[in-house]
Amino acid sequence: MTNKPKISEAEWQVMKVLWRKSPATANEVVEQVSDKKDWNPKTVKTLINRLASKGAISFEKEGRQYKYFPVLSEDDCVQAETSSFLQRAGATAVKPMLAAFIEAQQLSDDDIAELKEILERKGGNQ
Amino acid sequence: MTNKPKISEAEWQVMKVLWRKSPATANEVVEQVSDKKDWNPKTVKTLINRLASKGAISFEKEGRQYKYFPVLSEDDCVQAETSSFLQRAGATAVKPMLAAFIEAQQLSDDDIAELKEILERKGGNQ
DNA sequence: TTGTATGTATTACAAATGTAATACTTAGGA
DNA sequence: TCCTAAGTATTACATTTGTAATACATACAA
Repeated sequence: MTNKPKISEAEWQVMKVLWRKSPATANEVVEQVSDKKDWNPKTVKTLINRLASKGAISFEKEGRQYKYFPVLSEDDCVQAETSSFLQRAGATAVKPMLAAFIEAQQLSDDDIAELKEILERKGGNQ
Repeated sequence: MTNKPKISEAEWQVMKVLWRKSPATANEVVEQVSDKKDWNPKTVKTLINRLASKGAISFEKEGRQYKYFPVLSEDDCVQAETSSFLQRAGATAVKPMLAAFIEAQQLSDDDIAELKEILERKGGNQ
């Protein structure tokens, strides 16, 4: 029902920070983001505001600071990206995509085991 | 070397048509796209032109028609999307993403076998 | 030879995005 | 009490994207 807003590439960085630790002040977010991206603090503030307008995050006033926290979960957003990708690329692309994923990431043995299990299950009921 | 241009969501539709069958005239592309999307022919022409400017596709004149064909391969583009996603979401999201992929798609037994093999190989040299 | 139908190329315009700068507000120090 | 530093809010502006409309070129029919 509540339509999921689309999170842009830059906005994802902010979401990632808040998923890791929230609530957080704007300055905390700015600081965390700066580990990864060389963005002006003002830029990060803009992203925070846009996310708030979109309803992807929210905040509580606390004195003159705001404490921000995510409204959308990481899984929500991953799901949204996934289905957006599937709509773009269609079924044909799934295998190369999975392969690319596996190549790009150094997946741990545990990860691999888990994925195999998922495939196993999926293979089973077919 | 040649920087891969970014293909937008709408442009993907055109690429998909050309990956399926090329070369193709603009009108053929328009027709194929119209199976999936209810877009004005002019819109599709615009997308074709943008893709050509970006260097994602190219064409050969043939009389007053142009025959379009892809320059970027489907794998190129899938790769690009994949790594763009990985940069957004980071490592944490890979598993839920893979799971979502597998759930969303009715993968065939062959597909699953192939994916397991990919995982197998990856597990082996680790 | 000339008009027209059919292609391509150029232009349009709003919304989203990247990337900030400037303006406004107010809690707390002087 | 009044100024100012530190927050937040508003405004800015170029690109990209979605979505077309309009203009231009030319092969062929008349």
